[in-house]
Amino acid sequence: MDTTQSARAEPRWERRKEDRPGELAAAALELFVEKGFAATRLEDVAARAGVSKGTLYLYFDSKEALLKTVIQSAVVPAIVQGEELVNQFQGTASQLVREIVRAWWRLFAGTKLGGIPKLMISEARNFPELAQYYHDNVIARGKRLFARAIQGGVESGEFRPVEVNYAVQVLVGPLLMLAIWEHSFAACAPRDLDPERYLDICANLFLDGLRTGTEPALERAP
Amino acid sequence: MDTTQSARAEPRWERRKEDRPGELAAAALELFVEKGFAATRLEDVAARAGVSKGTLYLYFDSKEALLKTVIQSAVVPAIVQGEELVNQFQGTASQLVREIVRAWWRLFAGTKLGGIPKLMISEARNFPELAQYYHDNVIARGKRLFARAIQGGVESGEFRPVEVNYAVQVLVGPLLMLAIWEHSFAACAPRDLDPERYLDICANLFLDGLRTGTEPALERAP
Amino acid sequence: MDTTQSARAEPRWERRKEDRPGELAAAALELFVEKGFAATRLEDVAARAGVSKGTLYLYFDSKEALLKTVIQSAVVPAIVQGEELVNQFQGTASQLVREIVRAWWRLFAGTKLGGIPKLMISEARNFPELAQYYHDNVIARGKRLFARAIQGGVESGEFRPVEVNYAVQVLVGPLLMLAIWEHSFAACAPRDLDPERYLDICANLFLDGLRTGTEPALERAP
Amino acid sequence: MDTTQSARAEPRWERRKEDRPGELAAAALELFVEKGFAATRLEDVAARAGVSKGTLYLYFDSKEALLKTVIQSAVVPAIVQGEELVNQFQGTASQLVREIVRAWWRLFAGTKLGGIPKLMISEARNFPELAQYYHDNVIARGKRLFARAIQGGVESGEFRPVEVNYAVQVLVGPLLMLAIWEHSFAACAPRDLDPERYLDICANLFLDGLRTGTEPALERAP
DNA sequence: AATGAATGAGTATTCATTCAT
DNA sequence: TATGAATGAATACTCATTCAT
Repeated sequence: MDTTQSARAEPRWERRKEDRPGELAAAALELFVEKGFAATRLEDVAARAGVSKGTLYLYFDSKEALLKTVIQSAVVPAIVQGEELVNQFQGTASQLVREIVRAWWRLFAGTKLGGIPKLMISEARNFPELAQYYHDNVIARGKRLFARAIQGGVESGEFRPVEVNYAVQVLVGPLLMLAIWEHSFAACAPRDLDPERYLDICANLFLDGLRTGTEPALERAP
Repeated sequence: MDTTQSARAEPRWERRKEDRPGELAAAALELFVEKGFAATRLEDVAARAGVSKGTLYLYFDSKEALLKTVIQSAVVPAIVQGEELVNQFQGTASQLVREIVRAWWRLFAGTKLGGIPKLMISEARNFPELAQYYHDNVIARGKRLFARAIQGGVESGEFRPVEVNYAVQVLVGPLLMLAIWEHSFAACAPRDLDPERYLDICANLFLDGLRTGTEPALERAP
Repeated sequence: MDTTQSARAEPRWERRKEDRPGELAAAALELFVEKGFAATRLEDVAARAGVSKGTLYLYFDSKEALLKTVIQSAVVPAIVQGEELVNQFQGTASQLVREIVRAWWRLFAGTKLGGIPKLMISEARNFPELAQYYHDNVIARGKRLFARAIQGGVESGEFRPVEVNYAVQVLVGPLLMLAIWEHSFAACAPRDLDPERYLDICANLFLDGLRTGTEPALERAP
Repeated sequence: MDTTQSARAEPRWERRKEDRPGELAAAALELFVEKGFAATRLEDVAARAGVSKGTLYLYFDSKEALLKTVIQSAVVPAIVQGEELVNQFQGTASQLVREIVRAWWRLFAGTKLGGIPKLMISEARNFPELAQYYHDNVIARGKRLFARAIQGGVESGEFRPVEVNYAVQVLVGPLLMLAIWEHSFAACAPRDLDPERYLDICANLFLDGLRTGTEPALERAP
């Protein structure tokens, strides 16, 4: 009988309702990154997720709650993966630094989460609580990964002694700027750098600067 | 006699045709940096400049025009100063790199213009024309300054051969992140770095990485 | 019991997707006619239609779009009816002229559309496109109806030869002034004319002036 | 000495300051007619009169006072002239009717006052007091002129008996519509009538309809 | 659960009016 | 007198949020 058939007209692999919150969060992230929080209309978020405006409110209490959820749920799994990777790593400090850089791209900046740094930078002062959360759970933990690697290298004699906090920042800056660029000026300026190559060069130059057997450049002349 | 004084009770307003635009632009810049363009209320801009809402429209056609003016008028003078400094510089490539880094802070990032990178990053995709302008007149020109210094060092044998575009980016990334940080997370995270010291370290590590007489680190092992 | 009643306290609003546009357009027409376009507040339009300000924007893009819709949707049906009436008419030219005059009142000027001439006259120069539309689709077509009737009378010998364009204008002028008066000075001046009677007299005097068997009055004496 | 000359550099026929109110009123009239009261900006009025915004307030208390002055000062002189003309007239009733029609054009509708009917129609309901004034001092008096002429013709046997109030309206309607048209649709529709010729035809058709020796057309057939 | 019509507080913008110069 | 900078109330329009369906 075709009764059956018409009842089953919809394909088996239809979007499951359980994914709604995830789909909404994904749409919201995209738009928040692109336009910023204030300039994003919830109607557009809903439309991009293929639902109606009201449906958003079945899953999120408010626009601000949506932002918080988007950030909090997206970001911790990535950092956890990074931490596991470092914990399990066997190898030299240089290798570890390279590994973290690559993982940062593979697991975070090169994925759909890549816009989060731009988003958080833009909105940090408007949502101090969220900024605090992000700082404590992402930034601080992320820096700690790099710091451990560098510290290890210094202790093993692979790197010359450096102030680790500063060094981390010097390494992380170019990485973050890559992620930020992709979600800001990339649209209007033809990219002249290849990301993977750029990441290698970041790591190389940085490691060259740290290598033992070289004397540090003379600091500021009087 | 205070008759005179009370007769001269302070006027309801003053005519300040000359100063108003600058005051308004300064107030707007602060708030745009702090809250972002969309989340900034013109009424707040006016209030911070000590005038009424309507006064804004005597000097700027619209909120968007205000943004454009703020960016365009603030930023070119700084870059021009930077270019002059480089043109007149006498010294080694390393010294020049250090000089540009310091000037970047002194003339730009360390002043009230320091929030502009954050602002432009946040709004680039919402105002592509302005982003293009900023890219062509600030970013590209700024990078060119660094590129000339590095290229000079390579040619004189002071630095080992590098891909200049990439190297510039590696140097500039940590600088920009400093400026961005000041206007985003600095409020919620106790700063653990001293800017001047940080800038020196950036330059040093970078220059150490470029020095001749060292072999570059092995690129990614298989 | 009133439990039921209080449980069913009237809802904060009703969904009336079908009817809203018409109700809003009707309210807008009334107010545009009464106060003119610029002096009409959309909030008042909404209030008169019993909805909130925002609801207007669910159905109309802007105040100007509302005006256009109001005019365009109201006016063409009326003119079409008039055209059908003329096409189907059987009788003398005089009878047809009388019939058109009466229909003009019955279908247009005597209804809620009666304020449109005043409104269009007031706003024609502010909305040239709309004025063009109105001219082409209402004024020109309306005049053509009268022109055909008069031309027919001339050709059949019922009327003496006249310049039809001028004659139409002479007939139409007093009619329009009636409609305009009702929506301008009527409020402040006690009406001393009965509309139906006035229309008859318009037609009679006009037809008397056109009758054959009389010589035209001498044109301007030197 | 050329001191004298340069002191007297300005031409003798320079605009006299005593005319300021008149110049402002003239500019206001033009703009009120063109755009309507609400849509006219006082800044534009001032600009058209060649003065600054503030100067307006030296001569008029408010925008509304400007409107009142414009109407009241412009219109009474014209009607007075019309009344004198009628009082002094020697001739037949038909001649008088023609004379009034021509005078109406010459002294009023064909001058810069020609836009006043449109303006008053548009604003009558927004300014009931002014409308009352206009009605009593212009409309009523103007109609009385025509009424006296027609009444005279009836009494002398030159016209057949008619209801004078209605007849006046029938004559005046086409005239007013001419004036109104010039300030509304004329811009968007190529004029197909010559004003002077049109006025003659108005008078002729009207007088033909009133002539004695003809029987009135049968009123509405059953 | 889902929808989208309806709401109303909020914001950019305009402009009549005031007043320091 | 004359100016035009400054004001602030008014209004078109937007959009997060609610709720009848």
